[in-house]
Amino acid sequence: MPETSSRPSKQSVRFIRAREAQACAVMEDYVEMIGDLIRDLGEARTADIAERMGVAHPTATKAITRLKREGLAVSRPYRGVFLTDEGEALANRVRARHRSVVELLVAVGVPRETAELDAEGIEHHVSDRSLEAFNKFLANEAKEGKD
Amino acid sequence: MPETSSRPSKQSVRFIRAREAQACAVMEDYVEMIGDLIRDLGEARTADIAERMGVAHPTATKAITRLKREGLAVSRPYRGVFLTDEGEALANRVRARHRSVVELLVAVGVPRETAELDAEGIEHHVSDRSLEAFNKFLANEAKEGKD
DNA sequence: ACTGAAGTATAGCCAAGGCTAAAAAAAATG
DNA sequence: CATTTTTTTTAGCCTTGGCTATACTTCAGT
Ligand SMILES: [Mn+2]
Ligand SMILES: [Mn+2]
Ligand SMILES: [Mn+2]
Ligand SMILES: [Mn+2]
Repeated sequence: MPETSSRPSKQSVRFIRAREAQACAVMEDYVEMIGDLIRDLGEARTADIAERMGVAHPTATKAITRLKREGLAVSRPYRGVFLTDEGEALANRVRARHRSVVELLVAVGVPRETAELDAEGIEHHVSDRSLEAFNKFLANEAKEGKD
Repeated sequence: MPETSSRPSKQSVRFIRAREAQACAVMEDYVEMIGDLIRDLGEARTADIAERMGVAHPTATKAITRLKREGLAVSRPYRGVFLTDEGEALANRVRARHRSVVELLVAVGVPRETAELDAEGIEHHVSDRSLEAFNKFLANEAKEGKD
């Protein structure tokens, strides 16, 4: 019997990849948000994180626990949350990608308001290769624009 | 005391919307897939659905149960799965959106291979307004291309 | 018609990510 | 400095969407 093809089908690879990306999405959003709060307010408090993420406080606390477990953040009881170097690096990458996604959407004709909304979910599925293409496209737009 | 602003912040709206979109993602993928299988093979069997989705059989069975609960599919024990009219309509909408997303990515310079992968996650966060913009952009491209 | 293989369903486990309600700590106020 | 208010944590619940192992049907080959 010739090894009845138990290799994953072409399609299944797509879905598996999308699920993996989704699994990182929450982490990415929290890290970016915590970075923003520290920049804007000097510190990231649980209540502010929860409010801006649109979740109840305990939900934010749980997410922060996961962040700490993953080595992206640190905090001591009843004190604010801070990013590790790794967390900071991730936050910066995620923030840059977020901006590129919004700009690309706008560049292809999506109203800015809508772009801001859709980008929040889209960003997590934009691979490095796609991001590279987005940035190239935007750079080109800018050049064309000023002639 | 002046009603201490318990309105959701501007940002939280984005995240809440993204979470809502994500909640539909699995349903959308299954419905599209079942439609494909019926078109390709004449029927959608649990094993094939699972294989193509890249999950274990019981996971597919559970998803199908949810689909039935939502009125998108029907099936009787040990028989294949079929889409309701509503499910069929959703499948068609989702399939069209999926294609537009892939084409847009390709149009802005993403390698086709990569576009196929990224689109699987991106599609679920593309609103009607964005989709409209994508299609307009693609139509324009096509026109420009043939001069 | 039997029987073994293939396909399907069920039971029961897990982690993530939501929630509310209650307890505990910190901060603000008189 | 005592008390009240705010903030944070903890406990405990739920659904989704993964999994494995086991039981049950259906189907095909002899
Ligand atoms: Mn996001
Ligand atoms: Mn973001
Ligand atoms: Mn998809
Ligand atoms: Mn799809």
